[in-house]
Amino acid sequence: MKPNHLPKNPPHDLKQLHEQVTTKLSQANYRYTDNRRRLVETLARYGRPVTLPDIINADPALAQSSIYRNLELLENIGVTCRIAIGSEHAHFELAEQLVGHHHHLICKACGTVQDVHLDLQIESLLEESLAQIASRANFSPLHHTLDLHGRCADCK
Amino acid sequence: MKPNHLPKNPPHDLKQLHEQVTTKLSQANYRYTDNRRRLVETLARYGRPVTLPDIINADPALAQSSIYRNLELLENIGVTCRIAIGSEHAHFELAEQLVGHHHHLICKACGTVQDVHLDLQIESLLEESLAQIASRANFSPLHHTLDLHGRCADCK
DNA sequence: CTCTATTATAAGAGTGAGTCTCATTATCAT
DNA sequence: ATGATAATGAGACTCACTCTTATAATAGAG
Repeated sequence: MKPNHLPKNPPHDLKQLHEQVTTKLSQANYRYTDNRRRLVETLARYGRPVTLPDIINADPALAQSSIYRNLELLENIGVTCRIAIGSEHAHFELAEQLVGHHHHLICKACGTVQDVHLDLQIESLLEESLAQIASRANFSPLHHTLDLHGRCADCK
Repeated sequence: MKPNHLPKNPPHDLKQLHEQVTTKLSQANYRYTDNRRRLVETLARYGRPVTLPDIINADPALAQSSIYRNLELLENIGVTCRIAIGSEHAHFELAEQLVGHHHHLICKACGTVQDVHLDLQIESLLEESLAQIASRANFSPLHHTLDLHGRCADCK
């Protein structure tokens, strides 16, 4: 899975992001509507996994049902990704295909999630080791998630 | 965090498990009731994270509300652990304090979760690297989770 | 052994994140 | 333009999980 290792887009690179999303949407015969543009842009601006209330908070004109529908659609074409934190709300962010492979710092107190990158050397050692484990268990690996739980700077 | 690295209890070691749980419960001034015994034993027998339906399936006499209540109580005293997979149901298993630190293979198709152990050497490299990342972000780490997503032997 | 205070249980009502429905609106192809 | 298709959004609905409350079990005092 090469795309996982692309560097993360800098946040100012919205134009390129929109181009990539446009391509993916049109390949799947979907339209890049204003709603979807704003949703993608909101996720890009946050630059970390956020909940539905976060999204509505950033762009109150978006309707809850539309956001959920579009997040699912965008997830299916590899633009968006839903992650299950312990929180009552699911978290959503741009897919690793677009922003690069990364991991999360999850604050047990406030629930905020922050993106971090692991040293490339350890990342590849890890992948090797996981591949071994998978083959031993006759398991076809697709991707891994590595989260660090604790307390963020603001909460300690 | 020494306890994370204790070896996993073999499944036949129910007696010792019950002793440990008894201690933890009495230290917190709780009783080790029949309900709680059976819940702990069910989790031990599965030996992997399971959902509430799984638990009821294994022991239909247990009441849903009691299971949830006891799982929360047991989690608070470090006997049990709730994990958020993408699934509609939460998963529960015995805490790492009791069964040792481990990771998960998560099947995207059937949702089954399987425990696996990472090579100790890589595990400690990983912890070092995570500690570095945490200190750089002024984050107080408590524990990490590492899951491999893919398709299990039965589903591919 | 009682008795009493405390803890645990379980049925079912309640909550709320997320999904589905459907009538309306926007967009594309011709 | 116009008909066909795709997208939207308000609100009804679902269902995992939590809360309430009346009952049952247990521990400890006397």
